[in-house]
Amino acid sequence: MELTARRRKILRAIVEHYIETAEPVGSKAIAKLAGLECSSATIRNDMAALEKMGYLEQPHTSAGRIPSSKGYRIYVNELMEHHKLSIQETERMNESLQLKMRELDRVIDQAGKLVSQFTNYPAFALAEGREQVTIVRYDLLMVNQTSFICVAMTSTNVVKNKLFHLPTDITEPQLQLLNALLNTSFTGKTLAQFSTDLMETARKAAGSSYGLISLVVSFAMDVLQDSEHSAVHTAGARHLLEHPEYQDVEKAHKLMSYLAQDDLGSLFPDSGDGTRVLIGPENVAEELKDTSVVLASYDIGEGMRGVIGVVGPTRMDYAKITAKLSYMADNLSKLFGGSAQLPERAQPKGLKAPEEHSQKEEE
Amino acid sequence: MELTARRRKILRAIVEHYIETAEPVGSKAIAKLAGLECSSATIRNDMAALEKMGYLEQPHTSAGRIPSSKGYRIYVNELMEHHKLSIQETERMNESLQLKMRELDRVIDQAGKLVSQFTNYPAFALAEGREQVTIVRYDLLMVNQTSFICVAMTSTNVVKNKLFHLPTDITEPQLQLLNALLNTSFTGKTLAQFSTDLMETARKAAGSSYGLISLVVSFAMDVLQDSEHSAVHTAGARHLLEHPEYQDVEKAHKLMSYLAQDDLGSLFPDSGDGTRVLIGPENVAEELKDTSVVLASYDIGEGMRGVIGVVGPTRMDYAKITAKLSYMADNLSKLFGGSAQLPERAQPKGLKAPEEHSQKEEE
DNA sequence: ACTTAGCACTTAGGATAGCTGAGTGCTAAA
DNA sequence: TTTAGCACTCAGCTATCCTAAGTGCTAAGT
Repeated sequence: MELTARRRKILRAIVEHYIETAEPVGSKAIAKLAGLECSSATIRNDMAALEKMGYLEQPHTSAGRIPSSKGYRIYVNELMEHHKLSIQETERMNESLQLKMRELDRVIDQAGKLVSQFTNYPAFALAEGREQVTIVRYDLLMVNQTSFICVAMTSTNVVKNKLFHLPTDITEPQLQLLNALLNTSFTGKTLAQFSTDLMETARKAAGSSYGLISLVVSFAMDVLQDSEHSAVHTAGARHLLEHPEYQDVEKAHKLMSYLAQDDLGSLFPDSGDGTRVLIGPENVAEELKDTSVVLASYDIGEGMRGVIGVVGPTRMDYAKITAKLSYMADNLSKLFGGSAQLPERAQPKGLKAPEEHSQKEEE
Repeated sequence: MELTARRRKILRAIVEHYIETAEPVGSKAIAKLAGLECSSATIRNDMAALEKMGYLEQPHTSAGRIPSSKGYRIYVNELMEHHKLSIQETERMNESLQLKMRELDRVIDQAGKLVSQFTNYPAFALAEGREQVTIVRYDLLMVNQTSFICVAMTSTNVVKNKLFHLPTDITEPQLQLLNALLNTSFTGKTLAQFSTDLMETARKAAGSSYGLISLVVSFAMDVLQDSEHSAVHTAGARHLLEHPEYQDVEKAHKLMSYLAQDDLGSLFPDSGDGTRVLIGPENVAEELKDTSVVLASYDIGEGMRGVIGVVGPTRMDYAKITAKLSYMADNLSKLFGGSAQLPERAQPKGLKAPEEHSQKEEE
């Protein structure tokens, strides 16, 4: 049975009406809508056909129809008109992205919060491809005889540091030797490339400073591990309660608990550029079988990609959400500027900086 | 009307029974309880008296009694028996605190999450007294002609850094001059002490490097600001839904939204050492008038204190919660070890470190 | 062959009434 | 002062009815 133009129109109208009202849609309501010049009886026939084809469902005999996940799918793929964001919306989003930002993790966390805030759905944010990160530079700074700071800069231009306290004294020359050794042997290696072999080589070169070097290397590995550990940041789970499908506390609680786990990162397939929609049973996780997920990804640079997304009932305003997410993702891409450097507000506040030095800065 | 021993016993029994079951407690249920050798009629009389005194309330004529906030108060102050944590509980908590920890903010965040996890209530964590933090040391590291890293160490031994990119070239001597200037003029100052006067002095001393210095100073101020900005970390709001008093979605959502704001820090009075309980209307915030808050604070060192706490219905297991919180706070105190240094797992994982250097380390 | 009007049929969910049982307050006796 | 007994109250459960929205089908119209 082919999908006539009218039936497509009807299906679209039903989906949009249902998205708005959350109530099963009857034939009369559709008939009254502009653009459709036929009676409710005609609509009824078409609705019956659409149901037979699997695009609609009927909660019970005497109720209207609601879209099935197949119905939502065709809506998203073919029927949906792309939403244009209003100027206010884009302005609000732009403003929020002007925030003072520092570490990669904080940016990602913040991105999740903003997405949730702008969509009124629970949101999550994560970064992928972190296994490629290496350390490109070490600096050791002497603090006093028994302590020093190690500063390590990663290939993503993130700089991390750590203060070390030692039980024995160290000297400046010792530290310099160590520094040189680190920079020659332990740069440009991914976490996977740190091996016992590497340590053997280092042991020979370092001699008596071996203990020291293993401390620092262990820190370096922590930095990489930290960077690799792609935690998922979730935010705004409470927004679930705003939607009628989660008036059931039990249901809401289940989903919230699921979202609170932190190993959901693997669940969402990489969406390339642009947005992706996973409707109900298209989700692999059992817990998400009757929810939808909308994803967008953006370029962080240095082989890494960020992913932002929202979770909600299948009855979701896909048009609006995809528009918002993709706008957000675009801006995040711009924010990262292709060079893996995190932009930051340049002007010092409180004291004024001379013009000629106001500049992009990173941490 | 004085509070006889029996009435105290009855009150305590009612509170504990209600805490457990969340249902109004009747005279018969109490009479059956061990330790009370009298009939339900006697209990009824006493209950009526306790109600008149304001310790109990009656939801409606033919129901049992529930404790009023005054009732909870006297329970917490005088009647409650202090809960002893089981070995499993303390072990679980100890284990969780062994986590690899880095920055102060992360520790605090993590503390909040753990508290929520162990109590099954929404929890929050924050740090107080951050206005006293100063920068004790600067190091500038040249990366190339147009960029350098600034490393700043605070009085709380937190080390922060930032990568600067400049539009013009700089030289090593320039950087060293700058470095010296920073360390003489801009150390030991709280954020409030950074002033335009200070900048004037610096301008004279720095000469042509003034632009540069203002960039770095602005970073230093950001660090202090960041440190001062005592964000409240909240976690586990979803746990509200587990309690019968929040089966009402509207109510749960309201409270969750309130907890999601980030300016609740000021709401909770400093509790000195030990724990503090705020019952229902004792809370200043309108939104918390029918919830209780349990707080514990711990020493971070350097004039800072951390606060952890949970929020929940007034019907809360105060004995258990205060026990858990105070145990947690004690351990956090120990963790910070009085010297404002964040301990961290000493053993590198993957590569073994020699014994003689395994040591406390901080960032 | 498609569309439409009419009509009988279905059913969720709201309103109403009645019932039950837990719990109370009061009285009077121990 | 305590206790037994008893009449009274009332939330909340159950059963029943009713309504309104929506359907599917049939038959007539285009």
